[in-house]
Formats: sequence, structure tokens, C-alpha cells
Amino acid sequence: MSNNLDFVAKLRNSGLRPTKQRIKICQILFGGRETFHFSINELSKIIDRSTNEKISLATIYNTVHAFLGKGYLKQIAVNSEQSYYDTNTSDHHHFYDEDKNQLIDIHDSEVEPVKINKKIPGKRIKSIEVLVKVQNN
Amino acid sequence: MSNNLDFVAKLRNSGLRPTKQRIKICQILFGGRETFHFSINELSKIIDRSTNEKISLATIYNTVHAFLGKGYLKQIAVNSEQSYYDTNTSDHHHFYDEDKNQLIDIHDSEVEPVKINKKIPGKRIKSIEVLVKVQNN
DNA sequence: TTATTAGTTTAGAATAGTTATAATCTAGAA
DNA sequence: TTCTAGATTATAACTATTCTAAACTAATAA
Repeated sequence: MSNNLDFVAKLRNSGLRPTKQRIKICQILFGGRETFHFSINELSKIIDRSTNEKISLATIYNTVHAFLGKGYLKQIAVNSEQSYYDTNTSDHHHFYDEDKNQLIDIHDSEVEPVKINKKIPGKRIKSIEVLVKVQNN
Repeated sequence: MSNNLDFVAKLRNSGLRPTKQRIKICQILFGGRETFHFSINELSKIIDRSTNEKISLATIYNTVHAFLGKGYLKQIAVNSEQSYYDTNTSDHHHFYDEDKNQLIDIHDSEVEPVKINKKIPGKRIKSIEVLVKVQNN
């Protein structure tokens, strides 16, 4: 498990000033044993619960965008009124439980590799996302 | 190509009253040779161009939702500020061009079938969507 | 250490997509 | 033709997200 010095280094190395807000958000996002999925709204609640000092919504948005840009987070394509993010940036896919509005990892070993036999001139593939929507039986 | 009587029958059969607004929207969505992708905003512009009588935004939303519920449209999972829909409800996947904000079909023959070797207790798979994000070279 | 400054945080305003409301209208049945 | 449940509409309300510009702070130089 990372400590704050690791986060400070991580931030510095990416050209982001290690402010106390960013370090706090790093602790929450990257300090645990497990990766997880979150929306801005959920992250905001987690922050509120885990500290007395509030971090403004604008800063949470800024930080998530910065981390996305640095590749520390991945955005997940779901149809929902809010955007979802994943602290697991490795190649993998998702179940989306529409009843619970919840994302569940599908490990790469659990999907046959997706092969696309089509190219678009002048374009290169940036990512391949598989979303398996599930419903209650 | 369908004529209005077909649309009236289609609407009646699904328990939807064939109002002139719904028939007009049917013409646009299902009257052409090709299927296509659209956002509410784009659909609204197409309607404006193709008729002198305005259809209110609320009705467009209502109708698209009704058609979604009846399975006449499919919603596509994309990260975007707006929702995208597809008049092609058959199994197939998409490229998403982030530079042009544009969806492009990947026909089923162009992807190896996606196999998911994982089940979630009490849940059944509703859909499998593959989204391939592409960028300019 | 202090001063400087460029980057950061913040509250709140602004924006955009979508949904809700309540009055008016209309398709279809009697 | 009359009646009514279902549709349409303009507009208000709501929610997620982005913008703004003032206050703050980390990092650097003096």
C-alpha cells in the first residue's frame, strides 16, 4: 500500500503539484488494496466521509480529469446520467447491472480477446471496451 | 420502403396511438433505406428540416423512449454529453470517432463473437456492446 | 527566510441534456 | 357527435458538468 510520499512523487513526476487535496484523492483512489469504479458524486461522498476538510466539487472534477489525462484512471462508457471511472487502468471489461447501477469487472481471462477485422482510414484504435448489460432474472 | 399505413399498424400493434407526430418520427427513423445513429438533438434538427410543423422536444424525448421500450431503437453506450440511439437493433458493435463525435457500425461479420466466461448469480445478460474508440493518426 | 509567481482551489454562476408539470388537444370508442 | 384516456406542448425544474475570477499556496529565486 502506497504512502503519501509515493503519491507526492507520483504527482510530481506527472507535472502536477502535490497539493493536499490531490494527495487526499490519491489516498482514496490508489491507496486501497482493490481497484474500484466510481462516479464523481460517489467519490465526493467518499471524500466527505474520510476527512473533515471539504474538497470542492470543482477540484474533484479537475483532479479526476487530470488523472484521466495522465492515464491513472480510465473512463467507462455506460449510458447513465453520470460518468463512471475506474482505478483499474489495465485492459478489462465490465458488466453493468442496470438494476443496481453498478459496474462489475470482467477479468481479461474471462473474455476471449475481441478481434476487429475492420479499419478506418486515417484512424487508429484507442481503446476497445466491452459492456455487458445484465438484468435481474 | 414503408408507407404510413405500415407505421400506423406498427404503432397500433405496440399499443401506441398513431399520432401525426409519431408517424412523422417513424418516417424519419424507419422510412429510409439505411439505418443510422442519432442524438436527440440531431433528430430534432432532422425533424425541423423535413416538416413545417414543429414537434416539441418533450414529444421527441417521449417518442424515443417509447420506441426504445418497444425495442424499435437501441441505445448505444458512449461517453458523451448526449445519449446516442441506433435504428439498427440487430446485434452489432460500433466505432466511436472522438474527433468527429460520430458512430460507425461494425458489422457482426467484422468482429469475432464476444464470449464471456463469467456469470453473475441471479442476473441474465441483456446485451453485449463493444465500443471501439478511434482517434486521428 | 522572504518575496514572487505560476499553478491550484474555491464558491458560485452558467450551461446543456433531460425530465416533470399541468394545461390543452386529439384519436378512438360509445 | 360526445366523451375520455392518452398525447402533445411550453415551460419550469433538475442534474451533471464546465466556467469564472478571486483567493490561496507550492516551488523557486533572491
